[in-house]
Amino acid sequence: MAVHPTRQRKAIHQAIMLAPGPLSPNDILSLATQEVPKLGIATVYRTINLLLEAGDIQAVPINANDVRYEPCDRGHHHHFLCRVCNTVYDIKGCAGQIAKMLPADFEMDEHEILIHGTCAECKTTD
Amino acid sequence: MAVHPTRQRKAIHQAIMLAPGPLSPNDILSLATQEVPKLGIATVYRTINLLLEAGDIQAVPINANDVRYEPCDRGHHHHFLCRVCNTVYDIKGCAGQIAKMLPADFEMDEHEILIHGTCAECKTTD
DNA sequence: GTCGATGCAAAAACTTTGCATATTC
DNA sequence: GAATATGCAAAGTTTTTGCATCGAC
Repeated sequence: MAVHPTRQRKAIHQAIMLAPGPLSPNDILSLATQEVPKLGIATVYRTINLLLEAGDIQAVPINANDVRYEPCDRGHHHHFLCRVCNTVYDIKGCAGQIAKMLPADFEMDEHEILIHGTCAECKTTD
Repeated sequence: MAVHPTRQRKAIHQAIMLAPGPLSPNDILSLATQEVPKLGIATVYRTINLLLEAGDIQAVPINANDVRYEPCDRGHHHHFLCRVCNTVYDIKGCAGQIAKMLPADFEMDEHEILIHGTCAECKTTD
């Protein structure tokens, strides 16, 4: 972690790093509060912004009013949003051929894929 | 347009339908205001929600605090966000093989691809 | 002891809602 | 004239900021 590590920041950083998929600011607050009970949401947002600037984490836009954050060091992967439990899972692998979709003279830096559906757990529980 | 068409709603609907790509609520207000000068942002949001419920338009999450809306009837396509001008373009075509990325027992309903990069216009203007 | 980080509360930004007026048929 | 839609302003949310206090070296 490039930013000066305090107790709060460590807890926030750790929550994001240990999560199986991207977390919302509130998810992060809930998790990090277990470690630092008096943690405030302002510190969560400030730390998110620091980690974004430092390039440690990135935003994953999921929906209107639903952004989640994940570490940048997980390698190339994509996301799956379960309609039922609203969890976002990381998905390994990648459909190739993305750059081929572009019109002439458009230059691709990166791409994100978000798959919507029902996760294994919710599929068996319904 | 399934919802009762008023002057305001027509202007909002038309702005979304005629746009080359998804628009933010503010984009929509700016465009529709040319037709209905006293249009308020509340009517824009109310109409967006009506059109969403009616299934005429859908949300396209682009970033933290950046959702845009587009017609549902444009067929399957994806999006390109230009880092420079911040415009979102529709991209025709689709990388196949998406469902193959899923873990066992995950069920896919749909998928979205967002490509980041530089559009043709911004590439030549820099 | 200095410097930066935190928590709280206030402010800003974005979205929704209430309500009196305006519009449409 | 009844019923619905609108604009404005107020209320909710979410995110950011100011500031006095706290904590780390």
